[in-house]
Amino acid sequence: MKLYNTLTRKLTELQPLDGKTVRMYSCGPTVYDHAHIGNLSAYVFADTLRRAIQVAGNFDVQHAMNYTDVDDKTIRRSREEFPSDTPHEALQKLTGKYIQIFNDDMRRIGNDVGALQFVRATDPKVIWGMQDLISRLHKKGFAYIADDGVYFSIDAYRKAGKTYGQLLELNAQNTSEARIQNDEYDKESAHDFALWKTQKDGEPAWDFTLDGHSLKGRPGWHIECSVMSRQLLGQPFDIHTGGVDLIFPHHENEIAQSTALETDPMMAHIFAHNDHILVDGKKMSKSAKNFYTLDDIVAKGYDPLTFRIKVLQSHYRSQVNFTWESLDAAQNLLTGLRAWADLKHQKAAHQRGGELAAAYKTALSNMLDALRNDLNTAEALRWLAQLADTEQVDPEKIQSLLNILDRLFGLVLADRPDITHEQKDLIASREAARQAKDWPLSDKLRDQLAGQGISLRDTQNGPIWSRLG
RNA sequence: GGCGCCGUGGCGGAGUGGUUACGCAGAGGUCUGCAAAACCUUGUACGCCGGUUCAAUUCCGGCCGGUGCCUCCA
Repeated sequence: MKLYNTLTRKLTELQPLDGKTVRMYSCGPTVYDHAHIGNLSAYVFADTLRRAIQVAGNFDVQHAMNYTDVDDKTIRRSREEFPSDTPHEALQKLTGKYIQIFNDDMRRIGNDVGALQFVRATDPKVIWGMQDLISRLHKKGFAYIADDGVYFSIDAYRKAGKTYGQLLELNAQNTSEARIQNDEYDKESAHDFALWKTQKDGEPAWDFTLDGHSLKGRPGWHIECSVMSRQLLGQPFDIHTGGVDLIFPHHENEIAQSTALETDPMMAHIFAHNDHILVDGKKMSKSAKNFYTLDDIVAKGYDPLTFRIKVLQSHYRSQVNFTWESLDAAQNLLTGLRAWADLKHQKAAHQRGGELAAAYKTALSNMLDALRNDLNTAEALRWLAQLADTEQVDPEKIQSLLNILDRLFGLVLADRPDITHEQKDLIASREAARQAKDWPLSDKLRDQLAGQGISLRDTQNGPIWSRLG
């Protein structure tokens, strides 16, 4: 299986570093608000990548994701929403609430939450791990204490013969004016970043003593992922995922922290980044009024899995243009796939013999090839759409095929229930009326079924039902 | 200013140096009690200008447009 590696800007063959299990870390949400569809698309990518590695790549996967549950935004919102609580309690309440909402969103868009190991940045073990790493970095001269916290010294890192700029080369020419002129912090160098921030008024804080200084405060953003990934997966691990916005500085800084004290310069073998969603061709922003959450999509009557299809219909490394019209297309495709899956319940649609079974085999093999090719989900979905564009299914083979498709795409096609006996009786009665050429009764029964969300079409083998919408 | 990515038919969106992507929507037809589905047919697609080539949407250069990163945003 090949995957584009931001580190090398090349397609890289995926081989588990330990020979059997692909260890994967996905930068998770900052849990201070509802995730927007851009956030969610990143998690559809991570989820689909894991599925592809397991099913198409045939490797075991250990997949970890963090919740960033302490930072400026979570703290600010927690004080707004829970002003009468202590800072720690308020933070707990806020982040607990949004973790719940996030997990619900994940499930609704078909991401397998159960396949993920989650960890919170404020987990005591993580806090301890961060303090330990900061202490060791400080001891070796990679960190220094300033007025408002502890900073990582990029200069020291470079002097140790290490490369800062593995993902994005930084130099005087491409450093923004704002950054150079930013002397708000007591930093030795413009690119140095905070490992630890000392407490400000009303902020939750953890005790921390470093080199005799009492530095009660909270962790910086980047150190969280360095410690969590290592605690859960070890180092180096195989794949680090995230949105393109995280390439710099977040992932660059993670690499620096994680490798400063190591002889191995590698934090993760492959960094895989998904590009952003555009809405009507524009960057999504609240001020442009093109900013959506999953609830907005559901409120317009779309199935959440429609969004998943929409994301999978394009390549993860290209900008997806989200439009309501394209979501309509995705919804219709989803309805079609479900109607196809429902054919397994209907004798009128069954076709035995090797023809369909062979087609299943070919289509599946094409899908797996597409996914092995840098996760070309658009290509894979094309084969799926073609496969499902039929009135017939092989009753012997369809279920196992649906099971595999669900493992691959998460579109929940495999366990769709049959219609009720009452509905089947209605269909039979209507067919009898139709045979008797009693068109008024026949149409009345058809309308009755339509009222229950069941539409019928008459074929040479008898009526076939499908669910509306 | 620096470093990138992208520009494909009504919409979305793959891909390729010379042959139909695909999905959705549209038009005409066959079929049908009606309907739906199915099937058949159909729409001068590759931002603009040059260059390389027997041949470019596909490679190269320029231009125009979109978009991203360059301090905490997926």
